[in-house]
Amino acid sequence: MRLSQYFLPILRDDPKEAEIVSHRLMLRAGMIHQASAGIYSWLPFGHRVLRKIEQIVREEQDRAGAIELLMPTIQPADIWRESGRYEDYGKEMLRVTDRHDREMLYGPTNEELITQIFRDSVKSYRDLPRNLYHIQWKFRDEIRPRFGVMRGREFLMKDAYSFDLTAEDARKSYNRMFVAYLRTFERMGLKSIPMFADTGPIGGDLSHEFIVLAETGESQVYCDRDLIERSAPGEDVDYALDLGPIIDQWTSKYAATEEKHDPKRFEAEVPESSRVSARGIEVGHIFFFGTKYSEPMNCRVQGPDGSLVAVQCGSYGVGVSRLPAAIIEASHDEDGIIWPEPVAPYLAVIMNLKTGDTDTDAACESLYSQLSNAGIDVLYDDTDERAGAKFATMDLLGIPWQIIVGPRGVKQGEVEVKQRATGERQSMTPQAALARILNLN
RNA sequence: CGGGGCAUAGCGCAGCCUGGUAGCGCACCUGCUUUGGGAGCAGGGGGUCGCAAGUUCGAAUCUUGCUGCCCCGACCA
Repeated sequence: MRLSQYFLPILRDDPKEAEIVSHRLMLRAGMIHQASAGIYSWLPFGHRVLRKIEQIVREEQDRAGAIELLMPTIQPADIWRESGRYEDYGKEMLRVTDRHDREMLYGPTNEELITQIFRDSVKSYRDLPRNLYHIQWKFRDEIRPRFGVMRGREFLMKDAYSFDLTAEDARKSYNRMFVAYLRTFERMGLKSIPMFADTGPIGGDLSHEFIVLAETGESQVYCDRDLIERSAPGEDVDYALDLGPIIDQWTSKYAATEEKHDPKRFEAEVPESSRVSARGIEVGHIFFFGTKYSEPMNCRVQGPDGSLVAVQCGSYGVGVSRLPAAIIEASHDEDGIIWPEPVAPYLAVIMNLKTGDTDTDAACESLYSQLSNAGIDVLYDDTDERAGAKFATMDLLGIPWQIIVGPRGVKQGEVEVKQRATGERQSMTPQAALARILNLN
């Protein structure tokens, strides 16, 4: 993409409404635009990040055996009456009526809808287990939306729903999502820690929140330092095997959010030097809730013995539209964003320090076409801004690799490659710069 | 929903107290000079002063009502 043809409304000053760093940087970098309180448009630069995150989530869900579908944003009220949640959900649920005065709602979550789909389609235990997920916009009319996309009213969420014959099997489904989440967040360059969590209004008796530590996090969390150093299971993890031992590794050490925190246990189980008390951002939440919806909604299958049994269910959420903000909170400096490569909107940017200079233009064009042809997401800053302004802008945008091309270097057959994260710069030939970027993958 | 605050050009703000028909910086457009860490000079475009009613010869400014947004709290991916 040529910057001169792109749509990237950068703000030089901090908008006054943005309190936390991710919100500020997302607005300044032209990633989002507010439509209303807690409701945002995703501008091209932000949209690319959202798509990359979505894709990582999708790949890891698929790897863990979940199957993608897509449910609507607008749901009929009657299935929520079946589950008993229509009244329970309160004002957080956005209720609407259609032209025939039928009661509808903008879905805050999809347990009812997926349960309806499942019960209408599956009658035999032989079709279990299944895990169905979608990535869809949700709406919760939060009392107070804040922090930009971190606590929006409309938000993009991946939610998966597992269906099993028995609670023991459901535990296995739960474990698969547990491992998938560890991998998902690690792939985005985040350190996430599963914490024993409150099940909240969704209910159930087994639940973990996946927390990313960040100073501006909304939750107070407590954990053993050991957990922070851990890395997720590799790509070769076999979801067909018993994942119990992996789960045990992660759950044997103390980790709890404020609601579930037990100071006495914390002090008893964790040596003082390993006690971490910090702020965290909830990026994922997994639940097992058994027959909470299958029972009232009559979602039953025939078991091997011919009897009808309510299916055992769990649900598994990832806050997709919150993740760009969480990543920025965890990865930025005073100059701007520092994107981890896997989620970066562009892997590299070519900075033409003197457009109009024949040799510089030619060097840039050559690099640009070679990188583009190689399938690299590359931005070409071909604007006629001054060098200083370009440096500041690119540091703000946080693209991992900057290829700096100026007339002085070009005369000596050199360009400069700067890594945004470290600030390290190296002069090299354009061919070497090209190789450097191509060899990243 | 309780408490606090804000609303004037794309962004950040002044003007309001003491009413006289709107201004600054950045951004944007034109020209010249500049050109490796947010350039300089000159010229220029852009605003129903959130909305509505009221007071007044006259309202961004005073009064009342409404709306939107932000911050603190309870709620949440």
